[in-house]
Amino acid sequence: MKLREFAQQLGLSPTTVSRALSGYPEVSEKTRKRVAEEAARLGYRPNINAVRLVTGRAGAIGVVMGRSGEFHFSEFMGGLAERLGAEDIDILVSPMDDKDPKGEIQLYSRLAVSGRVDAVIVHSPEPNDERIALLHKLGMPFLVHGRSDTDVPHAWLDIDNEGAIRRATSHLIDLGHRRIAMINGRQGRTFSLHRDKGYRDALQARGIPFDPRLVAHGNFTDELGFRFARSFLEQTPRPTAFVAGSMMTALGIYRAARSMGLEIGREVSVIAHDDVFPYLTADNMVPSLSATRSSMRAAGARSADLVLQLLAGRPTSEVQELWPVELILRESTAPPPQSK
Amino acid sequence: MKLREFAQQLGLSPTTVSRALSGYPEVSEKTRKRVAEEAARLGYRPNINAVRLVTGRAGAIGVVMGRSGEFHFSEFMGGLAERLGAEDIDILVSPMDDKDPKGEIQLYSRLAVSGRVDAVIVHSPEPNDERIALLHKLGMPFLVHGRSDTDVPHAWLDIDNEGAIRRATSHLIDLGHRRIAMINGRQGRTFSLHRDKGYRDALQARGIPFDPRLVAHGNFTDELGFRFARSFLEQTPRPTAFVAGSMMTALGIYRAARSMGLEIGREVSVIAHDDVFPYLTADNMVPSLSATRSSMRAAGARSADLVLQLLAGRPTSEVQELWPVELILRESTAPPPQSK
DNA sequence: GCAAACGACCAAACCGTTTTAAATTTTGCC
DNA sequence: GGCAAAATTTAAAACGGTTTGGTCGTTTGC
Repeated sequence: MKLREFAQQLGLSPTTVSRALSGYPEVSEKTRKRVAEEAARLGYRPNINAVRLVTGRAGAIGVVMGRSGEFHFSEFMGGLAERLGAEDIDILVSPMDDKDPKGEIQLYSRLAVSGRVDAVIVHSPEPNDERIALLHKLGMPFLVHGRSDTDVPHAWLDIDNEGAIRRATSHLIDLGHRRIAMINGRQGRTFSLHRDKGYRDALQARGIPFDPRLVAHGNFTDELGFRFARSFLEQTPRPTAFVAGSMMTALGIYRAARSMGLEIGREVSVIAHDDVFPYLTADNMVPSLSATRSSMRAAGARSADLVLQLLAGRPTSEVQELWPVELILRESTAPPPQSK
Repeated sequence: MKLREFAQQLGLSPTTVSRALSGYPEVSEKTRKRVAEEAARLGYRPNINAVRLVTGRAGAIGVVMGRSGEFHFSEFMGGLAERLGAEDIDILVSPMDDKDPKGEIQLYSRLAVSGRVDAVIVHSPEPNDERIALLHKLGMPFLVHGRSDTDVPHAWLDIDNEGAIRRATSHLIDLGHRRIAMINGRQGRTFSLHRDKGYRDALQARGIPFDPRLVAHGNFTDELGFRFARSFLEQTPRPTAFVAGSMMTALGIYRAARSMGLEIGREVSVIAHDDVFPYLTADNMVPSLSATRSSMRAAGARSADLVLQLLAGRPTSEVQELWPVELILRESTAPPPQSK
């Protein structure tokens, strides 16, 4: 049913009906109520594409999905969707070819120009991120999940990676560990740099020299966790503790330790960062995994809020949120063997 | 830039330009080329919302995302996006509240009526699925990822769950196992039923009685894998082998066995279904995990193809694809201890 | 040599809303 | 009761494309 027919049935003009439904003030309360009731009864809904054309709003926000193993992606999306569903705003997912860095910029560019979305969410930024510069230049509203060091102003939501890893590392030091290995995320990403800094600062604060041979970077996969942990554990003296970037990495470390006959929580301590997944929980691992924890789903939901605020006109400089991270100690951390 | 201005600059009518860009035949090859070149040079792109309004096509397909731990979701989406990105078709994600079954139908209904999408993908159907009936009734094109037993005609892409589990179970029987436990997916889903059937048929074919105490259903989480495996292993006589529905379930089973001092691949055999994730690979588990394997990402990509075919007018009854499943034997399966 | 068919292009109608500007009705006040 | 101001309602103009139904030469068929 079109607006025209619907209005005719009500004996009103399309204008009034449109206004009544959109909540404009210049329509009497009585008519508004009647219009709303009849709309529900007759099932009238404005054609979304006509609305989009005339208002210039897309009613959607864009998310770019990387190709390589993004298991936290669906949690973030879940949170986003949860909050956005109530607002009648769509989520539009675009794929990104990780292999072609040029393609990424083009993709964002297309997304911004095409008018399909009102705003974009940028993930895993780098300190000087090209995407951020581009979106700013194009005037497309965007929220960064993470942060960037660039001069370009940007709204962001990030967790305190530096503080989380500093505390995790400090805790291991407190327990008596001196050789602490770190398996971090992809090199170059801001969050990896922040974690590196937290790690180094914790060491430095206690006068423990930084050993580059104990640090590795890469995607969050069980395989890399295993390989890196394995190669670290083959060093002499071997590390007595690990700080790991993700749950998958932790799985790999557990395997590596086990494969070398080392008992986690006694001969090797592990702390990982847990984004909180319904399907893989730190508490259930054996031994249960000490972790810095921050819900990816909650971040997604909050990101939706922030994007909405951005679109409502709140200035970019005000939309910046840093979340503290919990440190939850479980069985995988203990004093190193020699100091027991 | 609008079509009008752009056409004027070229000295052509909007009609001709529109046709040239859309590839209609009634425009000379020479002009078409000129139009294409100038469009690229001047950066003209038709306003997508105007196109949507006038054509009535949304240029998007919808995917409904469940709330509970869908770690395969992002892989499927990745495949989908990969293929759809080239077609300039958007993917629209809607959240679903798992707790409210009524809400789900409403959601699909809204999606279909709202005109935001040209087609929908339905996941994890049930034998008599309400969503399928609804979409059929509303005349909204849709593809089911999985299958349904309903009379309602529907296009689908599914993997041969029954065959996969039959072969997995048969293989365990061949190795000498007699008490084989099965940790399946959520009760009521078609794929769970198919897997149950494969399991039972394999047992029956070899005259092994079916024992309901060896079968469990639930979400694919490590926690349920652990709990079920644990309770099965506490039975006497205990099962000597497991068939598991997912990688996460397998992780739980590994943990359970280990926690009881049982060695996987010697005292307990395990075969799981692997949807192929970049971040967690069966080959890298210790011991490496025997698995029935089928790529979720490939299924996503193919689903995109099929939806496109559906939209191009290919009849529903022709769009039905059943994929065979590989069985890959690794270290986690071996003859049971007593028969060694 | 002439009508019919064809190729290349165009003017105008239309898609279904929102919004501007103007018209109409109500209300408030003396 | 009359008049200006306020409160409602409306007609018509966008929004930016696609598509229908021509027009105007040029070929083609016989």
